[in-house]
Amino acid sequence: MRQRITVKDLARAAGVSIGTVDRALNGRPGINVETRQRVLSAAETLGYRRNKLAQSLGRKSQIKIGCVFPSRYSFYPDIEAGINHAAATLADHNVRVVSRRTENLGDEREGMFIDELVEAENVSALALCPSHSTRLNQKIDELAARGVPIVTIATDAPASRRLTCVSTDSFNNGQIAGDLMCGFLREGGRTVVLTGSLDVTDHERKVSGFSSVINGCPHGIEIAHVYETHDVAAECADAVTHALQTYPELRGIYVSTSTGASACQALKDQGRAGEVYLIGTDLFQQNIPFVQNGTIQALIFQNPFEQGRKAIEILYSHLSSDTRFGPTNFVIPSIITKHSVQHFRCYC
Amino acid sequence: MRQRITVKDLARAAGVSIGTVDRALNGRPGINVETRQRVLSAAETLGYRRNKLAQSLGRKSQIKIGCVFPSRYSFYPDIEAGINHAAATLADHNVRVVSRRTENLGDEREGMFIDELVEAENVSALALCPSHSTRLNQKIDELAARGVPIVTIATDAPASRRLTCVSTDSFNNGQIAGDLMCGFLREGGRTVVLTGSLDVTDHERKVSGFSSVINGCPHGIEIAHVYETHDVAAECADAVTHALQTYPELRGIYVSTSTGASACQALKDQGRAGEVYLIGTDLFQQNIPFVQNGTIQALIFQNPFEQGRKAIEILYSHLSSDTRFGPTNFVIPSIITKHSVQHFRCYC
DNA sequence: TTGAAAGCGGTACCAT
DNA sequence: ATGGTACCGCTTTCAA
Repeated sequence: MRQRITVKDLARAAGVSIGTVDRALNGRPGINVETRQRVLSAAETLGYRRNKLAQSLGRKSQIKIGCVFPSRYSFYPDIEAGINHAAATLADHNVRVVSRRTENLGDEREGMFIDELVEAENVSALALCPSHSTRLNQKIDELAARGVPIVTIATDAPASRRLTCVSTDSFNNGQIAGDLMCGFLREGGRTVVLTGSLDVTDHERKVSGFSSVINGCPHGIEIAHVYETHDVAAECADAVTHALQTYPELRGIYVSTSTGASACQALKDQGRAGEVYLIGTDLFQQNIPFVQNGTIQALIFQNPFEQGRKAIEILYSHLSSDTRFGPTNFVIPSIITKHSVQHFRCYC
Repeated sequence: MRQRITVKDLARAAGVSIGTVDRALNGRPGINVETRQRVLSAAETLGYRRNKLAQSLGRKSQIKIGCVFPSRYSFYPDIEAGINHAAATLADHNVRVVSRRTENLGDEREGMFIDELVEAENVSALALCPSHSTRLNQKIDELAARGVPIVTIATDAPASRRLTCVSTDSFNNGQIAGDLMCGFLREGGRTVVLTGSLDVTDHERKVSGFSSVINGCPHGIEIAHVYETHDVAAECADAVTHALQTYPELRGIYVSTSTGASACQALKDQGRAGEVYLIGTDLFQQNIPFVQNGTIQALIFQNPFEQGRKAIEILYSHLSSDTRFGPTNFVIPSIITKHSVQHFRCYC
């Protein structure tokens, strides 16, 4: 029966008190360099591993993590669900998660909410879905300097000093869509792409990933056009309609941003549903029927729930000082088909 | 600052000691029915929620969970990795996982190992990959009667009194493969299926799921033949070769059991790699190259790691008495393509 | 049947 | 710079 090494064992081994062991182990001030070294090497040789449960239980002050994200737009409700799930798991660990919802990605209260969480709520870490890739940089950097770690979710502020970004790999998302389209169009054919705006990094990367695979595909598939639809339903529908009329022989459509029902409806209205391959992105209540009736051949699902969950997990593990992760923290996208869609319930 | 309700609060509210509260809360003997009721209703009204951390930390005796599974065959190493991962996570919770490896699915030491774990190692729960769907029923039922909960992984003993089975939904696996094949063969065409043995429930269900989708597919796809290859590499290769020669116009192959390199190699040897659609099952070091070079169009991955992880998680949550799960506990299969295969590292 | 108290492995504060 | 000790919330003796 393998016995656990505890701080007491270390104290005995190093000939000090457990208070001192604690100082050494956690880099707290007020300890002699040599003493610290002695404790640390004892920990090393004895193979000490901190018990996270005891750590959480013994902590007097509770850890507060703040979150700011949009309330409705796109898949944010699913991110929120993931955050809440993590929060429930961490409740026993004396952690509390406080959230602020903005109306949409452009909401200028974003900065205000951040300040509020830090100043009033006194959170010791933040998870954000930044509405702009650079606008928050200064604020993020300031907070990072003050020792408030920040994780971005889904959207990023890559040039800031945020701890890491949790998201899917956009380019890879496009590649996977390309894999499928390439498989579907063995006989070659024309395709079009619908995206939000090529100025948005995430959108551009997806299109690039898709293009790279399509261009490397041996069956002579062509991308006839890339439509920018600005995430507006009407523009999506128009793009689909336009594509079908301009390229009557069109065989495939890749929708690289949230696939709304409007594009599907347009395809159906033109009598081409189930004939033109439609590969979409992300899952919503609205497009589930279109997956089930075969209008949407496949969806690349970015697992927003998992993204939210992971962000909180990362922040907590960072705060309890056992960090491990790079500058980006990718969540694996899932491919959804007619008979797998039921596994991926979503809240939006 | 929301304060946590603890046993002390309950003790005060019910006018008893915390020892009594513990007896009431955990159904321990030696407590008056009325007292128990008083405590329980106090817990109810105050909204008491047990702190799992404190529970683990306070537990004197460590919980031991035993596992028996094959060592090599198929994806068992990945299941084992998942089990070990869960074990590492639960280490802080004063839980220890003890494993016994059989040589293969037919190993008669399986029963012996189970006895050994229960009698000698004194485990309080078991996770098994039963080698036969009924042969272990009696033993499982006996142990269940003795209060040793058992979870089956990947393979099942459905008629036994096992707590639950963690696996993917075989029929659904086949359906998903069917979705893809149906998408690939828009122009119709002939396909064949390779499976282990139709006598094995799991294999039969996958074939059925695939067939159901193919038959419901509007493009007139035909399943020309179902080969039983008994999970023997040579038989797989022979089946592929035979199929290509018998049905020269063959357009698709669905391999519903672990897709070995042999089938891919046969396809390549016949000069049809990358032309005939090959949809396989599960990921192995050996077939990764074939996914990357386009011989395998897609894999239905049963996430063995997750299955192992989940089984242990379920057993632990059952032992610490907050159970929640049905007779089967499905893990969602993943669809793997050329550009997503790198996300799914495997150990076998 | 019930109560009191000693842990579990840490953290945090107060002495020294 | 160090030691000592009272927690955290629950489990588990041991008395009563």
